[in-house]
Amino acid sequence: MAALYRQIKAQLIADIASGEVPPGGGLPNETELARRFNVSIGTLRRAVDELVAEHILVRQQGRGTFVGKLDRDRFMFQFFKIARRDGHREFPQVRLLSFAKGKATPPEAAMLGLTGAAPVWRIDNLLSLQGRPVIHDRLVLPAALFSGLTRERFAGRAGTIYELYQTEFGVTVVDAQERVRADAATADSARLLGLAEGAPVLRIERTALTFGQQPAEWRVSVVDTREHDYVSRAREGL
Amino acid sequence: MAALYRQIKAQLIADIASGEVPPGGGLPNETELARRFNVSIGTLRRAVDELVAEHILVRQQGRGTFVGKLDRDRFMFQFFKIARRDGHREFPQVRLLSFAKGKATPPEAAMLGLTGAAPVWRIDNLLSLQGRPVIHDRLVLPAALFSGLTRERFAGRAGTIYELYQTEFGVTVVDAQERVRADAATADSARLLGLAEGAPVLRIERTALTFGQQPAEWRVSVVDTREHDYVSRAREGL
DNA sequence: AAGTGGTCTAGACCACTTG
DNA sequence: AAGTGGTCTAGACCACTTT
Repeated sequence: MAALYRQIKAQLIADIASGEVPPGGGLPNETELARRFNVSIGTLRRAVDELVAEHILVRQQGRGTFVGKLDRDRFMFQFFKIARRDGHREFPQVRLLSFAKGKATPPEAAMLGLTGAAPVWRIDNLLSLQGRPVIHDRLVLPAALFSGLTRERFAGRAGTIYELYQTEFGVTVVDAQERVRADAATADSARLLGLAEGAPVLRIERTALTFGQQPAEWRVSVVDTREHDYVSRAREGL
Repeated sequence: MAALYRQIKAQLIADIASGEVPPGGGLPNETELARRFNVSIGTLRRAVDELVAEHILVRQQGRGTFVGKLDRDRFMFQFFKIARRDGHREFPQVRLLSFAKGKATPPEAAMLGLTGAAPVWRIDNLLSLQGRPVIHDRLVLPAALFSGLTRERFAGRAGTIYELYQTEFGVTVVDAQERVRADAATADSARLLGLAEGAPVLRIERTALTFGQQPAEWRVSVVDTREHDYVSRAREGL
C-alpha cells in the first residue's frame, strides 16, 4: 500500500503529463489542492516538495506554484554541463546542420527503448560558444513522440530544444543519463570543430528521459575540450 | 533570521564534524533529540531529512539514525563514476605507486584553497578493474588536515580511502566537484595503462569537499576509456 | 488588505527491527 | 513487548507578493 503523498504526487505528475496543467501554468493554491485530494495540507506539501526537488514544479512564495519550464536558465542549470576552463558558462549558439527521418539502427533502438526499426528523426547541430564551434551534436528522436515535427518547426523554435519538446509536443524532459568517454576525432567532427583528425575529443552519450523513465531523446555530443570542460557535481540537488 | 530547522541542522553537522557523534555511530532517537533541542518532532525531522538527502545521515526504520560511513557501497554510489561499457560496476583494486610530501604548487594551492606553498601529501595510485589497470590517480592532500599520515597508515587502511580520512583524521568528504576533459596520454600514463603515447584518455579533476565546502583532496584521474565510461545523471539525489 | 507559500506545533497511529 | 523511524492530521502564525 503506497503512501498517500506518493499517490498525490503520481496524480500531479499525471495532470502535468496529460497537459491539463500547462508548462509555466500555475497550480491551484495548496489549501485548494489539499481539499481537492482530501488530504491534510502537510501531506499535500510533501508531494509537492518532492516534485520541486525534481525541478518539475517551482514554488514562489507569495505568488503560487508553477510547472517548471525548460527555458534557458533551467537548461543551463540542469542539462548543459560544458563550461570554459575558467568557469565561465554561457548558453550555446546552435546551428542546424541536417534534419532527416530514418529507421532506427539497432543501437539507436536499444538506447531509446524502441522495437525493431521504428521511425526516428536525426538532427545534427553545431554548437558555438563565444562564436567558436565547440560541440557537434547528433540528436535521435522517436518519431512516434514527435509527430508533426518538421525542419521548419525545429529551426523556427523560440526557446531551447527541450522547451520545444515540452510546449509543442507535450514531451517534458525530467532527467538524463550521460556516459562520457575520450575518443579520437573523426574526419567529420575534426573538420566541424577545427581539430586535427584523431585529436582527443570528449564523447558524451545522453539519454533524456520523460515521465516514467521513458526515453525521449538520444544525443551524442562530441566536444572539443581544449578550452572547455564537462562539469559535474557529486551532490546535485541541494 | 534563519529558520529553526536550519539551526538544528547546523548543530547536528557541528556535532558530527567535532567527532562527538562518530561515523557509524547512532544518534539519540527523534523524540529525545526534539526534546533536547526544544523543538517539535516535525521540525527535528525536517533537519534530519535534509542531512539524509545529503547522505550525511542514514535512517533505518525500527533501528535508528546513524552517521553515514564512507564505505565501499557509498563510495561506489556517490563518488566512483567509472563503469564498464555494458554497465557493470565494481570496486577497483588499488595499488600504491608513490607517496611523498612536498610544497603545494600554485595550481594545487588554488584548487585546495591553500595560501602560498603550504605542505601537501602527494599520492599516486593505479586502479584496476577485473585485474586490468584502467585509472591512474594522483591525490593531493593538505598536510594540515592529515597530520600524522604515513605511507604505512595509508597503505594499511582497512576500507576505502575516504573511510580512512573519516575515521582516522575526522575529515568527512560530503561532496565533490569534477571537471572532465579529453586529453592525449602522457608517456607515464600510457605506460601504466597499456596505451600508446598520445592516445585519447579521459582526464578528471576532482575537488573533494568536507563540511562548509572546505576542500579536503584534489585528485586527477587519467582513465582509459576503451572499455569504460564516466557515468553521470542529471538528477542525482532522488 | 488579500492571497500565496514557508515554518512550526503537538499530537495520533502505522511499519519495522530487535530482544 | 518495547523501541525505532514513517506517515498523517488540523490547525496556527510568519514572510512575501500583488492589488
